[in-house]
Amino acid sequence: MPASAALAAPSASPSPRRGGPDRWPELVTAAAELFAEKGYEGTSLRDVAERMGMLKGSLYHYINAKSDLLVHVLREAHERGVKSLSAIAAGDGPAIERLEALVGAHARYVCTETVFTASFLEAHRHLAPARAQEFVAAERAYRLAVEGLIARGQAEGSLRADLDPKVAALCLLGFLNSLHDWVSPARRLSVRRICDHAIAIGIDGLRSR
Amino acid sequence: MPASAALAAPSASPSPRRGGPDRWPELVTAAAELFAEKGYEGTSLRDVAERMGMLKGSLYHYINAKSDLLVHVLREAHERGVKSLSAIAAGDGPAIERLEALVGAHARYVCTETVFTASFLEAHRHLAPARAQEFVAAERAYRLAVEGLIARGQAEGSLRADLDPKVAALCLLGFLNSLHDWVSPARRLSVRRICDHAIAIGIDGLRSR
DNA sequence: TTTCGGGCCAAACGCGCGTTTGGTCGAAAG
DNA sequence: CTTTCGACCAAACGCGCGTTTGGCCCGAAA
Repeated sequence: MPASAALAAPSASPSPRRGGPDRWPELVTAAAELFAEKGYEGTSLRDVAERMGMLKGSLYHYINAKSDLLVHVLREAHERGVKSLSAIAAGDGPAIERLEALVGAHARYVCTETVFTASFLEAHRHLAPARAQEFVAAERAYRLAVEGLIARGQAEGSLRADLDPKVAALCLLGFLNSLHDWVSPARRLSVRRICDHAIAIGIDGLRSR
Repeated sequence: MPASAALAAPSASPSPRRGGPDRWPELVTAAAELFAEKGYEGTSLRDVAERMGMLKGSLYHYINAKSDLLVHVLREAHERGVKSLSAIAAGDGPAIERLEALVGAHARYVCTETVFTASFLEAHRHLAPARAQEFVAAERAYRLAVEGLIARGQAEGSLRADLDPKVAALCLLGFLNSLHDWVSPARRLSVRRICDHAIAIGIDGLRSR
């Protein structure tokens, strides 16, 4: 993946030949946290550098531009979440059971990895189309998987057939992602309980009667 | 409302004594459109002025600060939508019927008034807490109304009783607002059909069996 | 012991932002 | 006809941003 390698950490991650600090993972985490707190545009490189205990100019030994941080945060988010979710969607067994597992896992991810989820929503706006393409494609593939799962559930008779699979998938994923807007402040609710509600509302609305 | 009057247009709206242009409504609309397109921080006053056919400094005859534009856009959004929605929630009749009407109206609003809906989501981040309070309170009141409607539906036996009304209300409203993220680009779908899906997924997941 | 280079500092750069100031012009008011 | 005043122009302000440059320091390599 040449395009990806060009974006990697200039020397830390690919060649940690010496036992140096290699604070690259720390950088991505710090950026993710700040992006989640204050948004991408609301976060200055001075903020990031301050959290790392260095000056903003020093960050350019790890990145070539601020947007590199966003790209790597999104990669991390994708690595942690979307991959395992896609695996569930691509599994076998009755479609409705896979869909139920998928909704639960997706809800759990959004409620748990709140920091990395946050960047996904506003990412497309702040990334040049060429750099966003990578994530748009992944998101689209995931959506198509859910769409196929819904269509299969309809064919199996477990899901109501009067809904358009595409629209239903968009509704379902939009709903699951919207959990992020209110779960983190209201931490009194257990993640388990939120997932139960998500499955109830998300799945039972699709189920045939 | 003294605090509100202090934020009103300095002289155009409250005292159009002469038959001047009075481009205040045009300004709010232009700001709303740009905020929806590029976000609040992504929109510069130069952008707004350009759409009005004037220079950015001239805007200060209508506003005292950029954030005034956001406040007035949010007021307009509230005026157009939340008021009528709250009226539906406060009506009479079976709770489930009111809830169904509410979901349909909310979905229709989000799909139709896309420009004004957009600012609501990112507003709290860019507004000082004191200025956001007005909208946070309105949003909270609306949420509580939905919450009460769900609780009443449970008491009437039309809605399943194993869900927490508060969590269910948060899920439902989050879902409805999330429609905004994808309805505008995919304009091929009729608003009517999207509302049908929203009601199906949003309501039928709550309905008792 | 010298060399080398990664990791960071210190200082500056240009730019666009929100905001301010003072002035111009034309139409309504007297 | 003169005055008044709102609507807008023209130009500048300070600031913080992302980014660049040059150099220092110190541990590992030779």
